[in-house]
Amino acid sequence: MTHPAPDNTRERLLIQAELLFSRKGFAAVSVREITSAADTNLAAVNYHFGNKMNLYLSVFKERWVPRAQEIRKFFKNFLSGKNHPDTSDVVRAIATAFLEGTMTDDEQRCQIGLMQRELAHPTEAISIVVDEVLRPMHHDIQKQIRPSFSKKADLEQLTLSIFSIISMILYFEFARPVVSLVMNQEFDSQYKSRVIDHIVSFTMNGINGFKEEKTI
Amino acid sequence: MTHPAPDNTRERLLIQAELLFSRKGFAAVSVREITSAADTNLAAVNYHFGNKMNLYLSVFKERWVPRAQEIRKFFKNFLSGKNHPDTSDVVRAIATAFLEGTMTDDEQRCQIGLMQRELAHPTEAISIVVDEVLRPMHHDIQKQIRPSFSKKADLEQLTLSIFSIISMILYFEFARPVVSLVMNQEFDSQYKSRVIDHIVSFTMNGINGFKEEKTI
DNA sequence: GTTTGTATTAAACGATCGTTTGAATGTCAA
DNA sequence: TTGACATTCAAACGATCGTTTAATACAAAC
Repeated sequence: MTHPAPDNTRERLLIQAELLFSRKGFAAVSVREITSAADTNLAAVNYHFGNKMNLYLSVFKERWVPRAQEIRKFFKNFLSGKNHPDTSDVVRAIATAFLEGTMTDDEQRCQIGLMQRELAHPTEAISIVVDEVLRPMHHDIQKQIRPSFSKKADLEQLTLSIFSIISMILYFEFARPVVSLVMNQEFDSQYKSRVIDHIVSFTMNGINGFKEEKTI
Repeated sequence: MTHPAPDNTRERLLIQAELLFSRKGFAAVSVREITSAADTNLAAVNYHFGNKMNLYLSVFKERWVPRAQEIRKFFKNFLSGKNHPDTSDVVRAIATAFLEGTMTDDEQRCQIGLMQRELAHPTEAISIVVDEVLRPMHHDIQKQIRPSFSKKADLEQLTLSIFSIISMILYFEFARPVVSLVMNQEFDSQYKSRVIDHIVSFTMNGINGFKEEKTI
């Protein structure tokens, strides 16, 4: 067989690299740190991925995107039960998919951390983030939420509203240590579900407010 | 005179360091990069600030905090005209102070970029950010906006609402390149004021929604 | 003019960075 | 057993990192 068997080392490298990159960012993580965490040799990164940046991109291609697709799937399944989901259903679906989906807490932090860092300081991976996830999800959400909006002129308002929802989700996850610090409350699962409730209520009111403004 | 004259090199270092740190983060910027941008010698950082981290902290102490205080001042002045500002006034004051205050566009990006990076990856500077700005501003906002809330039980909801406002402001500024990319629209001043309008409307509806929920 | 102290400079320090090398493994097919 | 190939490993590469040093330039004080 010319093709290699499913490679254990390669997988361990991806896992540890993802974790470290999401916590510290690309520049702050060394190859030695990754290979040490993956319990393998220094040269393993260059053997399996060519170089450090390619490892970073592979993390997005082989781990980040698949999980993002699970988030999308969760979002769709969440709404599949209802044939006419209202705005609050959609928003709750988004928030829950991101913050309480099928992922563990560490996986969520990892996923959102990597996304946030790419939004803040784009590398080549930004095209993956935007093309494979942001645009499609934006389209999904738009499609689901649009009935709550009346006029065509509201399209920009709709887009901005979606960004607002995303921003809250990312912020509560990303700035978690500081949010806990300011609110003097630890970020446990119970608190997380309260955050989700808040985002849903806050957003729903916001969007319904727009609707009332236009129709009344 | 024993005290040195107002030091030009020191000031140039602070300015360039602030700019580079806000764009790339602490780890991704080298001392040589800073001293080169400040048009001075490599050893200048260690002479004037001791080491790289101390330069980073000095950026927060000597440039970030003073500008944050100007933002706070702007926020207060914005509301000083009205003796009974309503919710939308307060929210507009926050958004305007952050996004259209007395600072230039570059200064805003700088200021918010540094803050975002500290929220995401706290260093020693996080105590400065929280103690000198986040807590006091949070208190200011709470004081101004509280009349819109009725029961004591809503205090957490109020706090979460403030976080939501901050999150939107930070997101639209921080993820500016991606927002432009997804919305296919450049982030000019006209667009920025539309974003402010959106945040104000969105937030006001959200908070008023809470009020209606509780009182009706 | 000499002294004193600050500021700047070129050069080098050891450490760590990403990457490369070549030999030593292990694993199958022939 | 042999050969071919994939994988791992220790070691080293040149480059760059933050930091230090010693020499120099410069100004004001005496």
